[in-house]
Amino acid sequence: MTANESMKDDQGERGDRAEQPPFRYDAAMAQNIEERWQDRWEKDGTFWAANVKGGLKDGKGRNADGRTPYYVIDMFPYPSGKGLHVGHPLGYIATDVVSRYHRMKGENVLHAMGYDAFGLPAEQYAVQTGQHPRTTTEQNIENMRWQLHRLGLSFDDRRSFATIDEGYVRWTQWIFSRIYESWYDPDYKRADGGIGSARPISELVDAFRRGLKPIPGHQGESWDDLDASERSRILNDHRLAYISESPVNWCPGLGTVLANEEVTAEGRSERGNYPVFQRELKQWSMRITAYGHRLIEDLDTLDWPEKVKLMQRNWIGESHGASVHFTVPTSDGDQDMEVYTTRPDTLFGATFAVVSPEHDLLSHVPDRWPQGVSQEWTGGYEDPRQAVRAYRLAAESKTAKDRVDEGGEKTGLFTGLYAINPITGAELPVFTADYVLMDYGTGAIMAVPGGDQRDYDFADKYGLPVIYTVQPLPDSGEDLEGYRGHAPFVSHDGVVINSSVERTHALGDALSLDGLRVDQAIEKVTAWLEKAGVGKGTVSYRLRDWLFSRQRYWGEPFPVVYDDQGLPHLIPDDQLPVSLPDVPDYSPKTFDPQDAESSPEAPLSRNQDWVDVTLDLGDGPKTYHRDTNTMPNWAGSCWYYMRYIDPDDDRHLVEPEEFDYWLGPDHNPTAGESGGVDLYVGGVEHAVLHLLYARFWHKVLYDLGYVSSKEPFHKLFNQGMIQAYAYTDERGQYVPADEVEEVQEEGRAAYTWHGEPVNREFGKMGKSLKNIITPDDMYRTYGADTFRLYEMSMGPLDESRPWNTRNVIGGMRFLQRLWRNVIDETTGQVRVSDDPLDEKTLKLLNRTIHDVTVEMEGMRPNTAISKLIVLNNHLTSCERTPRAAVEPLILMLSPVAPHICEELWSRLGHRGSVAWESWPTYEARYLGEDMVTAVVQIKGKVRGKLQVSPDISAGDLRDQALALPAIQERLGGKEPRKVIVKAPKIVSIVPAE
RNA sequence: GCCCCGGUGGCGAAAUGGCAGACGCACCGGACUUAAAAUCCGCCGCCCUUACGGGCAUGUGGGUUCGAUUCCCACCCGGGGCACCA
Repeated sequence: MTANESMKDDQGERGDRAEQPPFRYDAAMAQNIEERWQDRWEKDGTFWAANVKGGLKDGKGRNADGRTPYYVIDMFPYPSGKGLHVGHPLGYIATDVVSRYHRMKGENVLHAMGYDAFGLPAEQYAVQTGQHPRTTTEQNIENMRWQLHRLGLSFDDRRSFATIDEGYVRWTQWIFSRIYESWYDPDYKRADGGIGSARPISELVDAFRRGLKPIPGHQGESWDDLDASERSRILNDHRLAYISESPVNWCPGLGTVLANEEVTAEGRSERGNYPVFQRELKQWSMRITAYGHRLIEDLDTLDWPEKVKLMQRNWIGESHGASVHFTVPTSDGDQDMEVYTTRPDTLFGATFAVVSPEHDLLSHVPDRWPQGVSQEWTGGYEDPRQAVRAYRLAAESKTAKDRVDEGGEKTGLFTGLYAINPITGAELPVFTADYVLMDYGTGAIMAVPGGDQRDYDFADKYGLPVIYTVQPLPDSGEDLEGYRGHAPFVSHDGVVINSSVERTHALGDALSLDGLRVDQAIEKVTAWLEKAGVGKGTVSYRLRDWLFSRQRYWGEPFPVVYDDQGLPHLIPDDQLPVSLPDVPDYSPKTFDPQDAESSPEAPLSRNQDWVDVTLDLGDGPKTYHRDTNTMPNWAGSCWYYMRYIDPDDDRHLVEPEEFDYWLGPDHNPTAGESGGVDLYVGGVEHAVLHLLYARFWHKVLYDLGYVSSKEPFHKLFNQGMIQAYAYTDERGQYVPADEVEEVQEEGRAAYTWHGEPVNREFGKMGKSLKNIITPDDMYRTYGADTFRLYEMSMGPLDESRPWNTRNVIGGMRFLQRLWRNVIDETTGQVRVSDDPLDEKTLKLLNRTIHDVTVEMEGMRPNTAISKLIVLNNHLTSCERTPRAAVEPLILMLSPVAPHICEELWSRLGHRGSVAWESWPTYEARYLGEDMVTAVVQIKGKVRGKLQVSPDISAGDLRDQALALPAIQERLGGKEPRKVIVKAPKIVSIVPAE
């Protein structure tokens, strides 16, 4: 016997059909039934959902009126060239079961599937096969469409589309244009009561023009007197989609820049695992940080796994603190150095300051070292300018991984500058060190070695003083001596000490924090900073703005051109989409993965005829050149979920009335205040990528009034991963899993391949692991219904579990038994009885309907299926199967195994599709039992059982229990100390000592 | 290092304070068959016992409770997330 059950054996058995009854449900019959019903569903439009109006109003005789809308979709797939394995469809089957169940409950179910077709995998596959990405992508979509069709998924196929479709790209670019034309007004009062909103940039221009808002850097000047490039620059600083020249993640191995979310903790690309370097490059970004707070706050309105909410909260990383201004005297005059701290209460303990190697202050370093500075601080450089330049260069060439690899070992150099503490007036030496990051906070910190581990490490290495300004609480059993000399005191649970001055440097008043608890001290000092005008309470985010451009061919072009001054202009909406040009070579220009000095080259720049374009943007025809970047493939997935409402709508992104009907707040009883998709199923790997970006875009569209719901996805469900065994030989090479045999060795399982012992490991399914099993294998050997049934019955949907082909047969047998209960295997005739149900069957049927309904509501198809099997097993024992029981059974099974259920339903004489039948209902009066088993326990152990009426009184049950001979014997004639009765189930006796 | 999730028969699992192991796989036994397959019936956590019955058992140790797989504390193991974020 092989470990992964040999398919060959099975086929052999089935191939020998001479002895088999002619009307047995087997793989061949399953295929026949399945393909027949799939064609019929397609022809009849069985799964068409009904819009409120327009071209998709026709839901095959069932319009939207009076039916509750229910919107259920999967995270749509990349049509990669690799094809599917049995793990991929798990979520699709689950949403299909849910869709079919809700349809049977009478709801108007929108269930559709699209294809996320731009992006690296599609492009890489095209490069490998030497074909145009559009050719390979369209082939892959066709292939995937067929594989999904064969599963019998109940999609409304009129609503399918791919992100590469011209009609879709047009609206993706249109959304970009809206975001580009917006800014975030943090003070705007929204209609929903919240503060802060995206607003058209025209409103900002208007405010500048009318003097309602000071123009940054040009106070008191007139907007119209500024030159075009200055106006463009100022607006760029406000736009939600903007161009910036700042350190970005440059990945030479892939030849493109990447978003933070696409870079691993090791500082490598998530795709391809190449090194990533920080390079100063001119790129597009999206101002997602403006939404940091709302993205955290609105998580509370969502029905999502806590784990994913937590991952988003951590990723956004909202922290509350204060910004504090330090004055830094330089030869160019006094400079302002703003630092961010979550612990302004420790200002008295600051003994130095650190700025990141990219910080502006470094352009003001002096040309010689102060007297008596140690070699350690100067790094041996002649003067501070040299030191700073060298350090900055070194930091640039390091990957994030290199920084972390130094194991927390801090490096840094003195800048020759001193910063003045606004409270104490103390002069703090300013260092530059790469443990301070330019893009968090202000890129500068006050260092408090007495209260921060990193600052302590740095102080320790460079011989800087340590002042403790917080000590443990009196009742903590600790004191400061336990820390002094080897560790900082970092806890918030402490009392402030050593923090008093008679005259503060900035305000002159006395200030003392001594004796306050940390949280009180933070409050007091923050108020002082604000009054003195040297700081204020601030919120910081770990989240960075979203780097939005890529140097790739296979993505959406930006709808942007540049004029002869290099100023950006949007392509007018009526000229969208901007289509991809033909280029001589669409493969990315990649570099030596270690070559940090290389620079990106966009494939779109290779077609000069496309890049140079003559347009009339309102001031006559002029020559412009196009932006040659493309959008990341997250762009297409940011809004596809709303396009299923009408993918052919060429007048709207989404028609507002239809949006309200399908996705608006309160569109159905479970929608919740934030609205959105009723059930969204996909892998947890998108917790902070796709799901965060999509929420961000959705909120911008909400602010601008294009959609009525605050959130895109109300309920999120993460399906588990299907795992598999893989086998390696002595050299560590993978061997084909389906050729491995299981043998018993000293009573334990061992594995061999062609007689050689092999080692078993457990993990993913993958081609390189030689353990792939495809849906096609399953269709061939068992049929789609059995495959669906097995995937739904193998365990809870949200848990990962191993695939085991051997177990699939159980589902097949269940379907065969059901088939046999309805159809005579030798004659092919229906063999059900129309007699009324006997008492036992009636009760079991009602109990089953009740239980299965509860399990379906809770998305637990595994337990629902087990209860259906119990009912079917009971029907098998009946001489002739009663129609009144088997029909509801078929209806309840139909969401999981729709083809066989359609077939049986029609053979039982019904005309319409089982998909539109009503879900069975039970009668409460049949749920009760005549007699139930009551358990008698002594000290929690079962010592006797009683058959009693379910409505027996507690007293009667107690008396009967105590009268049992076995109980009498154990009690030894003594009165029990205590008797707990929970009629009619339990009597629990505590005996006397 | 910090945070989250999980650990139940030979295997996938069920039970979320009340008879641990529903349902399925595998194994074993029986019926049918010349025989096998298929099908149907039965057995199926471990230990002691011919049996009746008893003891042990949900990663380990403790606690709460009449009663704990379920709640609490500590630890072990496995999986995932984050990781110089001031």
